[in-house]
Amino acid sequence: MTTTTSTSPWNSRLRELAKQCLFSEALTLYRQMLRFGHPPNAFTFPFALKSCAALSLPLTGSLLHSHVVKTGCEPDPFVQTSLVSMYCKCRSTDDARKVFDENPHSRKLTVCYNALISGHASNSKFRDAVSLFRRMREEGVEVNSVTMLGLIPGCVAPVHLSLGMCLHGSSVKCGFDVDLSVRNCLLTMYVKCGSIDNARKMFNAMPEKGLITWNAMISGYAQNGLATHVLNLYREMEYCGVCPDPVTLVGVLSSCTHLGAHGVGREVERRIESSGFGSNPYLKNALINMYARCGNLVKAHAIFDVMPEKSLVSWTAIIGGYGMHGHGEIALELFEEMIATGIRPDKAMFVTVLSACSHAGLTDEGLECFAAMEKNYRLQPGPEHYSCMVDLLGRAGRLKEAKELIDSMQVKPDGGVWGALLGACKIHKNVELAEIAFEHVIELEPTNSGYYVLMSNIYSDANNLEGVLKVRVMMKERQLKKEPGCSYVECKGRVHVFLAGDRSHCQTEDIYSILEELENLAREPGASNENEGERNKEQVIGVGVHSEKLAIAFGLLNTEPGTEIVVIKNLRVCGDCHLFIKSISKIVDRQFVVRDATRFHHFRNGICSCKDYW
DNA sequence: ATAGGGTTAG
Repeated sequence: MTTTTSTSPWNSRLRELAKQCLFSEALTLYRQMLRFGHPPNAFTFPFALKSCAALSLPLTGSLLHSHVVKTGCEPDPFVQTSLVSMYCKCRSTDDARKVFDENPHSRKLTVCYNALISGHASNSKFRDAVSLFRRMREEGVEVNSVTMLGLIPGCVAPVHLSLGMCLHGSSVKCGFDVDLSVRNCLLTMYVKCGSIDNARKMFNAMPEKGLITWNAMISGYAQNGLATHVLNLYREMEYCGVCPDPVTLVGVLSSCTHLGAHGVGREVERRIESSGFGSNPYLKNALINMYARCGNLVKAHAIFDVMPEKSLVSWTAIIGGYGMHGHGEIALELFEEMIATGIRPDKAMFVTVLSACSHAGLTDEGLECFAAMEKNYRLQPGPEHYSCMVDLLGRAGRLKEAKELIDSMQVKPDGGVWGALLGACKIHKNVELAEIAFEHVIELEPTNSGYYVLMSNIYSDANNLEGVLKVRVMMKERQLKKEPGCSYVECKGRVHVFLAGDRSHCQTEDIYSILEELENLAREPGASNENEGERNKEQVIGVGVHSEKLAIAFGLLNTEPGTEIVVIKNLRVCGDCHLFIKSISKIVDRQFVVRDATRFHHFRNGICSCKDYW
């Protein structure tokens, strides 16, 4: 390789740009270099190729490859490795493999093997990555911790767990696990393989934790729906004096969304502002979601409105927010608006839109969207879309059509699809069809106790005691227990989890006396139907929180979803929680939502005791 | 002078 003196300053400039991640500028500089007659050399290509890789430009990349060949730089190991890496990052592992195989030099290089292994692992070719790793060891090429860092992230599903554990073992044996990155990587592997306990063990065993360690654990809990664990760990992190970054806060916000923890969410928002992360698009989307799901649609929409770049995820978040609170028309309007701005919806968006239609009873609109999905966007509906459609038709009482839709499905219906039909049969009291749906659903999800309970309630509504008994016996035989339903109420930054039959909350006495007071209120004239017998007695069926106020809703225990329920009157209740009754509620999808205010949590049996979670 | 790696939203 000859170094042209005139090329040298160009190379330095190129290196500077690549170092600062100004990749398109780097490529512009490369083009200028050619135009001014400075031939690229072995010190030029790694930076130019890296820029192609970062921008994922496969065509420019192969053009550069031809320049590499033309200038005779191909044998250079640095250039070879850069080529392999570039092709991998541009998703063409085959081309990377070709470069690798055609150059016997690179086959002796650890770095080149590392690039190829990581490239295969990150392009869902884990098996190939593993066989390359084996070959590397057979050929006596030195394995190092970077090799592990490329290979381990290929374990992305529970089927990879045992292999991942082997990799953990060999990392320890070779001493690679002293590297913090390798430990972080292993921790993430356990999370992705669904082994959250092992992830936590790993976390606890780490004497030195970096920000990424905390983030990996927090996101891990968040992805597995363990929202209260996320909030606990976040507090612990703050206690340890570790400063959160946007990745941390995205995980925390997604858990606030799950819990309806509006107050913690607002605290996180203040933190975002004070840390200068205000323009991070991930955080903005997470905030929109959090506010929308917590019922603060005004705030969610305000954030959405001022976003300079609204991505598909942003639109899905705001549309989903309106949809889940029963504002189907607004959801559809926004959907139209999004289409008009030229954003193409994806499958997840259609799930959101279809469920918005079904929550709001927009049956025809839902049917239209479903048809448009395949016709206009060439998106094959999956079982998740069919469950929305079955729900939509079922709620509208069109059970026959719902059943026909299932029979016409190209993909195999899953438990959710039959479960939606079963739910619709409950609403419309169709025992015969319910039995068919039940048979299918328990074949697909034999351990989901919710469906047994639903079927038992259908029999019970039809006064079919034999049926009730039959289902109860089935549950007993299969040793199924109904997981206790819980509700959460957030107050002053703390989340309280409520379980039935448990009086461990430090304010249990106060809470009971307040509930009793509220129950009495519910029986006041105009608010209840005392004469209609025990089944129709109004009880507390929901509670929700917004700002400092607590909303409590009353309804009939046998109220069917879709019926309006009314919160009786404003009552100020003394006590630490500053209880209020607020607003009008509407039952949406078996959840009770206070309009314009809050996420609602239901109390199935009127009074629940309460467990202090924190 | 140059190459390979770990955490993020619906």
